[in-house]
Order: sequence, then C-alpha cells, then structure tokens
Amino acid sequence: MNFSDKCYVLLRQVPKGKVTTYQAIAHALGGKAYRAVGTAMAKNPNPVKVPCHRVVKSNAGIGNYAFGVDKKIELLEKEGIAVKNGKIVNFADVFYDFL
DNA sequence: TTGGTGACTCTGC
DNA sequence: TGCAGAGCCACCA
Repeated sequence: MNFSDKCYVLLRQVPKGKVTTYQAIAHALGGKAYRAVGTAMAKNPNPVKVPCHRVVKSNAGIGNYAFGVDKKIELLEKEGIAVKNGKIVNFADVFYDFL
C-alpha cells in the first residue's frame, strides 16, 4: 500500500456531513506531506468510493477539486455542510480528526 | 537517479 | 490581519 492508498483509506473513514483537512491526513500518516496529500487527491482513481470533496484546507478554505470547486461546494452542501465565501461555516463543528 | 511539479502549510513582515 | 515567500514531501518522467 503506497502513500496515496493510505490517504484514500483514511478518507473513507470520514463520515457524511463531516470534513477533514490535508493537514490532518498528513499528520495521521505521520508526516508533513501536505502537498503529497493534495497530489494523491488529484489522482484519486475512484471519486465514488473516495470522498475527496471532504478534504479542505486547514484554514477552512475549500481548496481544489478534480471536477471544479463549484462541484465540490455543491457536494458538501448536499451533505449538510454550509459553505460561505469559499469557506466552511462552523468548521470546528464539522471537522473530523483521525485521532 | 534526479529534478520538476503540485487540490498545501507555516512563518515573518 | 493579510500577503508573499520558503519549505515540505510523494510522485512521475
């Protein structure tokens, strides 16, 4: 299992209605490979099984998404996560940590 | 083997 | 408080 696969496994633990961050995933994998997490998400082979739209920036920003930021926001709002001005509303409430 | 790249983060000003 | 630059790390050619 490579780094990307580990990212995907962690991500699948994030329940619907919650989000996590690139930073949290990197820390859970025992490092500071924030950018590598982003790279892994960008190459996500199966967006259906791996909810990469639930990964946001550590400052509550949306970050990016393979199908566009608008699509990412749409998916998040469908799960009950409010997004305003490109940021997660009540970020602390919906944040999922792997600890 | 190595250098470039990127869906980011952190720190200093 | 906001911005810019440096740093980080895995992946790929």
